[in-house]
Amino acid sequence: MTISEENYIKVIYHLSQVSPKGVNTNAIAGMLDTKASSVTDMLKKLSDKDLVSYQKYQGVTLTENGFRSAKMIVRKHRLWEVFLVEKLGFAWDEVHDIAEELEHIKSETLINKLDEYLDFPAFDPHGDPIPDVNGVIKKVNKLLLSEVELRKEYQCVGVKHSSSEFLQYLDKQKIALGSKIIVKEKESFDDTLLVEVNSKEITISNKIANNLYVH
Amino acid sequence: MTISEENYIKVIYHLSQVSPKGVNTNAIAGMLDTKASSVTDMLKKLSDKDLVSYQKYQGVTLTENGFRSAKMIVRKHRLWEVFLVEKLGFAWDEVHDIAEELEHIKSETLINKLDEYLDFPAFDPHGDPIPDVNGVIKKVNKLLLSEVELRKEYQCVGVKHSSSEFLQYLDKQKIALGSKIIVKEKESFDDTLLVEVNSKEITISNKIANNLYVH
DNA sequence: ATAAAAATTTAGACAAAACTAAAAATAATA
DNA sequence: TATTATTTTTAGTTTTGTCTAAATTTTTAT
Ligand SMILES: [Mn+2]
Ligand SMILES: [Mn+2]
Ligand SMILES: [Mn+2]
Ligand SMILES: [Mn+2]
Repeated sequence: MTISEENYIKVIYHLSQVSPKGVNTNAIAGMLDTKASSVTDMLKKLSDKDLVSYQKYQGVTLTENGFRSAKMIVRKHRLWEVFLVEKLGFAWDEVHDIAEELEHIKSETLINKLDEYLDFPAFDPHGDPIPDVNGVIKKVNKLLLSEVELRKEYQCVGVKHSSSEFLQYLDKQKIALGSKIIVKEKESFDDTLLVEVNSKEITISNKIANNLYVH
Repeated sequence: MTISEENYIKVIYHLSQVSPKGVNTNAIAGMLDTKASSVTDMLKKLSDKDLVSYQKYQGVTLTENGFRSAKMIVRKHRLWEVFLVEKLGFAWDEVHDIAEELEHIKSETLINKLDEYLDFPAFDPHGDPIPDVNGVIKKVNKLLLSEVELRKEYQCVGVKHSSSEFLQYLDKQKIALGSKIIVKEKESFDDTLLVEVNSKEITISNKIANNLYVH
Protein backbone atom coordinates (compact mmCIF):
# COMPACT_ATOMS: atom_id res chain seq x y z
CA MET A 1 0.00 0.00 0.00
CA THR A 2 1.16 3.51 -0.79
CA ILE A 3 1.00 6.27 1.82
CA SER A 4 -1.95 7.76 0.00
CA GLU A 5 -3.84 4.49 -0.04
CA GLU A 6 -3.16 4.04 3.67
CA ASN A 7 -4.52 7.48 4.40
CA TYR A 8 -7.74 6.71 2.54
CA ILE A 9 -8.17 3.37 4.28
CA LYS A 10 -7.68 4.96 7.69
CA VAL A 11 -10.19 7.72 7.00
CA ILE A 12 -12.76 5.23 5.74
CA TYR A 13 -12.18 3.21 8.92
CA HIS A 14 -12.82 6.24 11.14
CA LEU A 15 -15.89 7.33 9.18
CA SER A 16 -17.26 3.77 9.29
CA GLN A 17 -17.54 4.05 13.07
CA VAL A 18 -20.33 6.61 12.60
CA SER A 19 -21.78 5.41 9.27
CA PRO A 20 -21.32 1.64 9.31
CA LYS A 21 -23.63 1.07 6.34
CA GLY A 22 -21.50 3.06 3.90
CA VAL A 23 -19.18 6.04 3.86
CA ASN A 24 -19.86 9.01 1.56
CA THR A 25 -17.43 10.21 -1.06
CA ASN A 26 -17.79 13.79 0.15
CA ALA A 27 -17.09 12.83 3.75
CA ILE A 28 -13.82 11.21 2.71
CA ALA A 29 -12.90 14.22 0.60
CA GLY A 30 -13.56 16.49 3.57
CA MET A 31 -11.36 14.51 5.92
CA LEU A 32 -8.48 14.26 3.46
CA ASP A 33 -8.80 17.84 2.26
CA THR A 34 -9.10 16.68 -1.35
CA LYS A 35 -11.72 16.72 -4.09
CA ALA A 36 -14.61 14.27 -4.48
CA SER A 37 -13.40 13.31 -7.94
CA SER A 38 -10.02 12.28 -6.54
CA VAL A 39 -11.81 10.16 -3.97
CA THR A 40 -13.81 8.37 -6.65
CA ASP A 41 -10.60 7.55 -8.52
CA MET A 42 -8.99 6.15 -5.40
CA LEU A 43 -12.07 4.14 -4.40
CA LYS A 44 -11.85 2.29 -7.72
CA LYS A 45 -8.23 1.47 -7.07
CA LEU A 46 -8.88 0.32 -3.50
CA SER A 47 -11.77 -1.76 -4.76
CA ASP A 48 -9.51 -3.44 -7.35
CA LYS A 49 -7.15 -4.31 -4.49
CA ASP A 50 -10.01 -5.75 -2.46
CA LEU A 51 -9.55 -3.26 0.36
CA VAL A 52 -13.02 -1.73 0.04
CA SER A 53 -16.29 -2.79 -1.48
CA TYR A 54 -17.57 -0.03 -3.64
CA GLN A 55 -20.56 0.48 -5.89
CA LYS A 56 -21.08 3.70 -7.74
CA TYR A 57 -23.17 6.25 -5.89
CA GLN A 58 -23.73 3.80 -3.02
CA GLY A 59 -20.92 4.71 -0.65
CA VAL A 60 -18.09 2.47 0.42
CA THR A 61 -17.29 -0.03 3.19
CA LEU A 62 -14.06 -1.75 4.17
CA THR A 63 -13.55 -5.39 3.23
CA GLU A 64 -12.09 -7.82 5.75
CA ASN A 65 -8.67 -7.01 4.26
CA GLY A 66 -9.22 -3.27 4.43
CA PHE A 67 -10.48 -3.50 8.00
CA ARG A 68 -7.40 -5.42 9.10
CA SER A 69 -5.08 -2.97 7.35
CA ALA A 70 -6.88 0.02 8.84
CA LYS A 71 -6.49 -1.30 12.36
CA MET A 72 -2.77 -1.83 11.82
CA ILE A 73 -2.34 1.77 10.65
CA VAL A 74 -4.30 3.01 13.66
CA ARG A 75 -2.19 0.76 15.88
CA LYS A 76 0.99 2.34 14.53
CA HIS A 77 -0.35 5.87 14.82
CA ARG A 78 -1.35 5.45 18.44
CA LEU A 79 1.76 3.55 19.53
CA TRP A 80 3.95 6.28 18.05
CA GLU A 81 1.85 8.88 19.90
CA VAL A 82 2.52 7.05 23.16
CA PHE A 83 6.23 6.98 22.36
CA LEU A 84 6.33 10.68 21.60
CA VAL A 85 4.56 11.61 24.84
CA GLU A 86 5.95 9.00 27.25
CA LYS A 87 9.53 8.77 26.03
CA LEU A 88 10.32 11.98 24.21
CA GLY A 89 8.31 14.33 26.41
CA PHE A 90 5.99 15.85 23.83
CA ALA A 91 2.72 17.36 25.02
CA TRP A 92 -0.47 15.54 24.03
CA ASP A 93 -1.45 18.31 21.64
CA GLU A 94 1.83 18.13 19.68
CA VAL A 95 1.97 14.52 18.59
CA HIS A 96 -0.78 13.97 16.05
CA ASP A 97 0.90 15.42 12.97
CA ILE A 98 4.18 13.61 13.62
CA ALA A 99 2.31 10.34 14.16
CA GLU A 100 0.56 10.94 10.82
CA GLU A 101 3.98 10.50 9.22
CA LEU A 102 5.33 7.76 11.47
CA GLU A 103 2.25 5.57 10.95
CA HIS A 104 3.43 4.85 7.39
CA ILE A 105 6.78 3.28 8.33
CA LYS A 106 6.54 -0.23 6.97
CA SER A 107 8.30 -2.67 9.34
CA GLU A 108 6.09 -5.07 11.32
CA THR A 109 9.00 -5.95 13.59
CA LEU A 110 9.55 -2.30 14.38
CA ILE A 111 6.03 -1.71 15.59
CA ASN A 112 5.96 -4.88 17.66
CA LYS A 113 9.26 -4.03 19.31
CA LEU A 114 7.99 -0.51 19.94
CA ASP A 115 4.84 -1.99 21.50
CA GLU A 116 6.96 -4.10 23.83
CA TYR A 117 9.26 -1.17 24.65
CA LEU A 118 6.22 0.88 25.66
CA ASP A 119 4.92 -2.02 27.77
CA PHE A 120 1.95 -2.87 25.54
CA PRO A 121 -0.14 0.22 26.23
CA ALA A 122 -3.90 -0.18 25.74
CA PHE A 123 -4.63 3.52 25.22
CA ASP A 124 -2.95 6.43 23.48
CA PRO A 125 -2.37 9.88 25.04
CA HIS A 126 -5.87 10.96 24.00
CA GLY A 127 -7.55 7.95 25.58
CA ASP A 128 -8.10 6.17 22.27
CA PRO A 129 -7.69 2.37 22.36
CA ILE A 130 -4.65 0.79 20.67
CA PRO A 131 -5.31 -2.36 18.64
CA ASP A 132 -3.03 -5.19 19.76
CA VAL A 133 -0.82 -7.25 17.46
CA ASN A 134 -3.89 -9.22 16.32
CA GLY A 135 -6.01 -6.13 15.79
CA VAL A 136 -8.04 -6.67 18.94
CA ILE A 137 -9.29 -3.45 20.52
CA LYS A 138 -10.13 -3.12 24.19
CA LYS A 139 -13.69 -1.84 24.56
CA VAL A 140 -14.46 0.64 27.29
CA ASN A 141 -17.88 1.94 28.30
CA LYS A 142 -17.45 5.66 28.11
CA LEU A 143 -19.92 8.51 28.13
CA LEU A 144 -19.70 12.07 27.00
CA LEU A 145 -19.58 14.49 29.91
CA SER A 146 -22.75 16.03 28.46
CA GLU A 147 -24.71 12.79 29.04
CA VAL A 148 -23.66 12.16 32.60
CA GLU A 149 -25.69 11.94 35.83
CA LEU A 150 -25.53 14.87 38.26
CA ARG A 151 -23.55 14.65 41.51
CA LYS A 152 -21.90 11.35 40.59
CA GLU A 153 -18.13 10.94 40.36
CA TYR A 154 -16.63 10.14 36.98
CA GLN A 155 -13.13 9.86 35.66
CA CYS A 156 -11.92 11.61 32.54
CA VAL A 157 -10.83 8.90 30.05
CA GLY A 158 -10.60 10.46 26.61
CA VAL A 159 -11.29 13.23 24.14
CA LYS A 160 -13.54 12.97 21.10
CA HIS A 161 -11.54 15.31 18.88
CA SER A 162 -7.91 16.02 19.60
CA SER A 163 -7.42 19.44 18.08
CA SER A 164 -4.58 21.42 19.57
CA GLU A 165 -6.88 24.23 20.75
CA PHE A 166 -9.19 21.86 22.60
CA LEU A 167 -6.34 19.98 24.27
CA GLN A 168 -4.66 23.21 25.31
CA TYR A 169 -7.94 24.43 26.77
CA LEU A 170 -8.09 21.26 28.87
CA ASP A 171 -4.49 21.81 29.99
CA LYS A 172 -5.39 25.35 31.05
CA GLN A 173 -8.35 24.04 33.07
CA LYS A 174 -6.08 21.35 34.55
CA ILE A 175 -8.23 18.60 33.10
CA ALA A 176 -6.17 15.56 32.18
CA LEU A 177 -6.88 11.89 31.53
CA GLY A 178 -7.53 10.37 34.94
CA SER A 179 -8.94 13.55 36.49
CA LYS A 180 -11.94 13.02 38.78
CA ILE A 181 -14.94 15.03 37.66
CA ILE A 182 -18.40 15.68 39.15
CA VAL A 183 -21.18 17.60 37.46
CA LYS A 184 -22.80 19.80 40.13
CA GLU A 185 -25.39 21.68 38.05
CA LYS A 186 -26.67 21.84 34.52
CA GLU A 187 -27.99 25.13 33.14
CA SER A 188 -31.17 24.17 31.32
CA PHE A 189 -31.07 27.14 28.92
CA ASP A 190 -27.74 26.37 27.16
CA ASP A 191 -26.63 23.14 28.85
CA THR A 192 -23.61 24.82 30.41
CA LEU A 193 -22.26 22.65 33.23
CA LEU A 194 -20.95 23.57 36.64
CA VAL A 195 -18.39 20.87 37.41
CA GLU A 196 -15.87 20.06 40.10
CA VAL A 197 -12.40 19.03 38.94
CA ASN A 198 -9.42 18.76 41.29
CA SER A 199 -11.65 20.13 44.08
CA LYS A 200 -12.17 23.32 42.11
CA GLU A 201 -15.43 24.46 40.54
CA ILE A 202 -15.43 25.54 36.93
CA THR A 203 -18.07 26.10 34.27
CA ILE A 204 -17.90 24.14 31.07
CA SER A 205 -19.75 24.88 27.83
CA ASN A 206 -21.91 22.27 26.15
CA LYS A 207 -19.45 22.13 23.26
CA ILE A 208 -16.64 21.12 25.58
CA ALA A 209 -18.86 18.63 27.42
CA ASN A 210 -19.68 17.04 24.07
CA ASN A 211 -16.03 16.33 23.39
CA LEU A 212 -14.89 14.89 26.70
CA TYR A 213 -15.32 11.21 27.53
CA VAL A 214 -15.73 10.04 31.12
CA HIS A 215 -16.25 6.73 32.82
CA MET B 1 11.96 18.46 -0.20
CA THR B 2 10.28 15.26 -1.32
CA ILE B 3 11.50 11.85 -0.16
CA SER B 4 12.99 11.26 -3.60
CA GLU B 5 14.86 14.56 -3.57
CA GLU B 6 16.19 13.77 -0.10
CA ASN B 7 17.45 10.40 -1.29
CA TYR B 8 19.31 11.99 -4.18
CA ILE B 9 20.86 14.66 -1.96
CA LYS B 10 22.03 12.05 0.54
CA VAL B 11 23.60 9.87 -2.17
CA ILE B 12 25.38 12.87 -3.70
CA TYR B 13 26.67 13.72 -0.23
CA HIS B 14 28.11 10.24 0.29
CA LEU B 15 29.65 10.09 -3.20
CA SER B 16 31.17 13.56 -2.68
CA GLN B 17 33.30 12.14 0.10
CA VAL B 18 35.26 10.13 -2.49
CA SER B 19 34.87 12.42 -5.52
CA PRO B 20 34.82 15.94 -4.06
CA LYS B 21 35.32 17.64 -7.44
CA GLY B 22 32.11 16.32 -8.94
CA VAL B 23 29.84 13.28 -8.74
CA ASN B 24 29.00 11.27 -11.87
CA THR B 25 25.48 10.69 -13.12
CA ASN B 26 26.11 6.99 -13.45
CA ALA B 27 27.44 6.70 -9.91
CA ILE B 28 24.24 8.25 -8.57
CA ALA B 29 22.12 5.96 -10.73
CA GLY B 30 24.03 2.97 -9.39
CA MET B 31 23.50 3.90 -5.76
CA LEU B 32 19.81 4.64 -6.20
CA ASP B 33 19.17 1.65 -8.45
CA THR B 34 17.67 3.87 -11.11
CA LYS B 35 18.53 4.92 -14.67
CA ALA B 36 20.98 7.64 -15.69
CA SER B 37 18.25 9.49 -17.55
CA SER B 38 16.16 9.70 -14.39
CA VAL B 39 19.18 11.11 -12.57
CA THR B 40 19.66 13.82 -15.17
CA ASP B 41 16.03 14.87 -14.77
CA MET B 42 16.37 15.08 -11.01
CA LEU B 43 19.67 16.97 -11.15
CA LYS B 44 17.95 19.72 -13.12
CA LYS B 45 15.26 19.95 -10.50
CA LEU B 46 17.74 20.01 -7.61
CA SER B 47 19.75 22.64 -9.44
CA ASP B 48 16.64 24.83 -9.82
CA LYS B 49 16.13 24.53 -6.07
CA ASP B 50 19.76 25.56 -5.43
CA LEU B 51 20.60 22.27 -3.72
CA VAL B 52 23.27 21.23 -6.22
CA SER B 53 25.38 23.03 -8.78
CA TYR B 54 25.14 21.19 -12.03
CA GLN B 55 26.49 21.73 -15.52
CA LYS B 56 25.71 19.29 -18.29
CA TYR B 57 28.26 16.51 -18.64
CA GLN B 58 30.40 18.00 -15.85
CA GLY B 59 29.14 16.10 -12.82
CA VAL B 60 27.44 17.63 -9.81
CA THR B 61 28.39 19.06 -6.40
CA LEU B 62 26.28 20.08 -3.42
CA THR B 63 25.66 23.77 -2.77
CA GLU B 64 25.90 25.15 0.76
CA ASN B 65 22.15 24.53 1.03
CA GLY B 66 22.41 21.00 -0.28
CA PHE B 67 25.30 20.22 2.03
CA ARG B 68 23.39 21.40 5.08
CA SER B 69 20.30 19.41 4.09
CA ALA B 70 22.37 16.29 3.42
CA LYS B 71 23.93 16.41 6.86
CA MET B 72 20.51 16.74 8.48
CA ILE B 73 19.25 13.66 6.63
CA VAL B 74 22.35 11.71 7.67
CA ARG B 75 21.84 12.95 11.23
CA LYS B 76 18.30 11.61 11.26
CA HIS B 77 19.31 8.29 9.70
CA ARG B 78 22.02 7.65 12.25
CA LEU B 79 20.08 8.83 15.29
CA TRP B 80 17.21 6.51 14.35
CA GLU B 81 19.71 3.67 13.95
CA VAL B 82 20.97 4.31 17.49
CA PHE B 83 17.40 4.31 18.75
CA LEU B 84 16.59 1.03 17.03
CA VAL B 85 19.67 -0.71 18.45
CA GLU B 86 19.94 0.89 21.90
CA LYS B 87 16.28 1.17 22.82
CA LEU B 88 14.39 -1.37 20.74
CA GLY B 89 17.02 -4.10 20.76
CA PHE B 90 17.55 -4.53 17.02
CA ALA B 91 20.83 -6.04 15.82
CA TRP B 92 23.21 -3.71 13.97
CA ASP B 93 22.57 -5.50 10.69
CA GLU B 94 18.80 -5.01 10.87
CA VAL B 95 18.45 -1.26 11.20
CA HIS B 96 19.58 0.29 7.93
CA ASP B 97 16.44 -0.27 5.86
CA ILE B 98 14.12 0.95 8.61
CA ALA B 99 16.28 4.04 9.12
CA GLU B 100 16.02 4.68 5.37
CA GLU B 101 12.34 5.30 5.95
CA LEU B 102 12.57 7.06 9.31
CA GLU B 103 15.13 9.57 8.02
CA HIS B 104 12.39 11.25 5.98
CA ILE B 105 10.14 12.15 8.93
CA LYS B 106 9.93 15.93 8.83
CA SER B 107 9.85 17.33 12.39
CA GLU B 108 12.97 19.19 13.60
CA THR B 109 11.69 19.04 17.17
CA LEU B 110 11.31 15.30 16.94
CA ILE B 111 14.89 14.67 15.93
CA ASN B 112 16.28 17.02 18.56
CA LYS B 113 14.21 15.41 21.30
CA LEU B 114 15.31 11.99 20.06
CA ASP B 115 18.94 13.19 20.16
CA GLU B 116 18.48 14.25 23.77
CA TYR B 117 16.67 11.03 24.67
CA LEU B 118 19.62 9.04 23.32
CA ASP B 119 22.05 11.24 25.24
CA PHE B 120 23.54 13.00 22.22
CA PRO B 121 25.43 10.05 20.74
CA ALA B 122 28.43 10.92 18.55
CA PHE B 123 28.44 7.64 16.59
CA ASP B 124 25.87 5.29 15.15
CA PRO B 125 25.85 1.49 15.60
CA HIS B 126 28.23 1.09 12.65
CA GLY B 127 30.76 3.59 14.00
CA ASP B 128 29.69 6.39 11.64
CA PRO B 129 29.70 9.89 13.12
CA ILE B 130 26.39 11.64 13.83
CA PRO B 131 26.21 15.33 12.83
CA ASP B 132 25.08 17.46 15.78
CA VAL B 133 22.20 19.94 15.71
CA ASN B 134 24.42 22.42 13.85
CA GLY B 135 25.69 19.86 11.37
CA VAL B 136 29.09 19.56 13.05
CA ILE B 137 30.67 16.13 12.66
CA LYS B 138 33.23 14.74 15.08
CA LYS B 139 36.33 13.71 13.14
CA VAL B 140 38.18 10.56 14.17
CA ASN B 141 41.50 9.32 12.82
CA LYS B 142 40.70 5.83 11.71
CA LEU B 143 42.57 3.34 9.56
CA LEU B 144 41.48 0.32 7.64
CA LEU B 145 42.63 -2.91 9.26
CA SER B 146 44.47 -3.63 6.01
CA GLU B 147 46.72 -0.57 6.48
CA VAL B 148 47.72 -1.20 10.07
CA GLU B 149 51.12 -1.85 11.70
CA LEU B 150 51.94 -5.40 12.79
CA ARG B 151 51.93 -6.38 16.46
CA LYS B 152 50.34 -3.14 17.62
CA GLU B 153 47.03 -3.03 19.49
CA TYR B 154 44.10 -1.31 17.79
CA GLN B 155 40.46 -0.93 18.62
CA CYS B 156 37.69 -1.70 16.18
CA VAL B 157 35.74 1.55 15.61
CA GLY B 158 33.66 1.16 12.49
CA VAL B 159 32.73 -0.61 9.28
CA LYS B 160 33.11 0.80 5.79
CA HIS B 161 30.06 -0.89 4.30
CA SER B 162 27.27 -2.13 6.48
CA SER B 163 25.75 -4.91 4.45
CA SER B 164 23.90 -7.51 6.45
CA GLU B 165 26.22 -10.33 5.34
CA PHE B 166 29.36 -8.48 6.39
CA LEU B 167 27.94 -7.48 9.77
CA GLN B 168 26.74 -11.00 10.44
CA TYR B 169 30.18 -12.32 9.54
CA LEU B 170 31.67 -9.99 12.14
CA ASP B 171 29.12 -11.17 14.69
CA LYS B 172 30.10 -14.75 13.97
CA GLN B 173 33.79 -13.90 14.49
CA LYS B 174 32.83 -12.03 17.69
CA ILE B 175 34.20 -8.80 16.30
CA ALA B 176 32.24 -5.82 17.58
CA LEU B 177 32.83 -2.09 17.86
CA GLY B 178 35.28 -1.67 20.75
CA SER B 179 36.98 -5.05 20.24
CA LYS B 180 40.76 -5.02 20.73
CA ILE B 181 42.56 -6.29 17.66
CA ILE B 182 46.23 -7.09 16.89
CA VAL B 183 47.59 -8.11 13.49
CA LYS B 184 50.11 -10.88 14.08
CA GLU B 185 51.10 -11.78 10.54
CA LYS B 186 50.37 -10.70 6.99
CA GLU B 187 50.49 -13.26 4.19
CA SER B 188 52.36 -11.50 1.41
CA PHE B 189 50.76 -13.53 -1.40
CA ASP B 190 47.10 -12.53 -0.88
CA ASP B 191 47.31 -10.11 2.07
CA THR B 192 45.38 -12.46 4.33
CA LEU B 193 45.87 -11.44 7.96
CA LEU B 194 46.37 -13.50 11.06
CA VAL B 195 44.85 -11.41 13.84
CA GLU B 196 44.14 -11.73 17.53
CA VAL B 197 40.66 -10.70 18.71
CA ASN B 198 39.35 -11.44 22.18
CA SER B 199 42.55 -13.42 22.86
CA LYS B 200 41.70 -15.77 20.00
CA GLU B 201 43.59 -16.05 16.74
CA ILE B 202 41.64 -15.93 13.49
CA THR B 203 42.51 -15.39 9.84
CA ILE B 204 40.90 -12.54 7.98
CA SER B 205 40.75 -12.04 4.23
CA ASN B 206 41.98 -8.87 2.59
CA LYS B 207 38.44 -8.02 1.57
CA ILE B 208 37.30 -8.05 5.19
CA ALA B 209 40.36 -6.10 6.33
CA ASN B 210 39.52 -3.46 3.73
CA ASN B 211 36.12 -2.90 5.26
CA LEU B 212 36.95 -2.69 8.95
CA TYR B 213 38.07 0.57 10.57
CA VAL B 214 40.36 0.55 13.60
CA HIS B 215 41.96 3.20 15.75
C1' DA C 1 -44.86 13.76 -9.50
C1' DT C 2 -41.87 17.11 -11.05
C1' DA C 3 -38.40 20.28 -10.52
C1' DA C 4 -34.48 21.96 -8.10
C1' DA C 5 -30.50 20.92 -5.31
C1' DA C 6 -26.86 18.13 -3.85
C1' DA C 7 -23.79 14.36 -4.37
C1' DT C 8 -21.13 11.60 -7.29
C1' DT C 9 -18.87 10.17 -11.35
C1' DT C 10 -16.63 10.90 -15.92
C1' DA C 11 -13.54 13.20 -19.11
C1' DG C 12 -9.58 15.48 -19.89
C1' DA C 13 -5.42 17.66 -18.10
C1' DC C 14 -1.22 18.16 -15.21
C1' DA C 15 3.01 17.45 -12.19
C1' DA C 16 6.28 14.16 -10.18
C1' DA C 17 9.21 10.52 -10.88
C1' DA C 18 10.24 6.85 -13.23
C1' DC C 19 11.25 4.26 -17.89
C1' DT C 20 13.18 3.13 -23.04
C1' DA C 21 15.34 4.37 -27.12
C1' DA C 22 17.93 7.52 -29.64
C1' DA C 23 21.08 11.46 -30.02
C1' DA C 24 24.94 14.05 -28.41
C1' DA C 25 29.11 14.85 -25.84
C1' DT C 26 33.19 13.21 -23.67
C1' DA C 27 36.86 9.89 -22.87
C1' DA C 28 39.76 6.19 -24.35
C1' DT C 29 42.50 3.94 -27.79
C1' DA C 30 44.63 2.56 -31.99
C1' DT D 1 44.52 12.37 -34.99
C1' DA D 2 40.77 9.54 -36.13
C1' DT D 3 37.93 6.17 -34.49
C1' DT D 4 35.62 3.59 -30.94
C1' DA D 5 33.62 3.15 -26.57
C1' DT D 6 31.48 5.14 -22.69
C1' DT D 7 28.85 8.46 -20.45
C1' DT D 8 25.31 11.63 -20.42
C1' DT D 9 21.42 13.99 -22.13
C1' DT D 10 17.11 14.48 -24.83
C1' DA D 11 12.63 12.98 -26.52
C1' DG D 12 8.75 10.64 -25.85
C1' DT D 13 5.97 7.40 -22.61
C1' DT D 14 3.97 5.57 -18.33
C1' DT D 15 2.04 5.47 -13.59
C1' DT D 16 0.27 7.68 -9.49
C1' DG D 17 -2.39 10.97 -7.52
C1' DT D 18 -4.25 15.12 -8.03
C1' DC D 19 -7.21 18.89 -10.30
C1' DT D 20 -11.34 21.46 -13.04
C1' DA D 21 -15.35 21.30 -15.62
C1' DA D 22 -19.09 18.86 -17.31
C1' DA D 23 -22.32 15.03 -17.11
C1' DT D 24 -25.00 11.89 -14.45
C1' DT D 25 -27.40 10.03 -10.53
C1' DT D 26 -29.67 10.49 -6.21
C1' DT D 27 -32.03 13.20 -2.83
C1' DT D 28 -34.93 16.89 -1.32
C1' DA D 29 -38.49 20.09 -1.77
C1' DT D 30 -42.38 22.07 -4.04
MN1 LIG E 1 -3.65 11.25 16.44
MN1 LIG F 1 -4.41 9.93 19.46
MN1 LIG G 1 22.47 2.98 7.66
MN1 LIG H 1 24.79 3.38 10.08
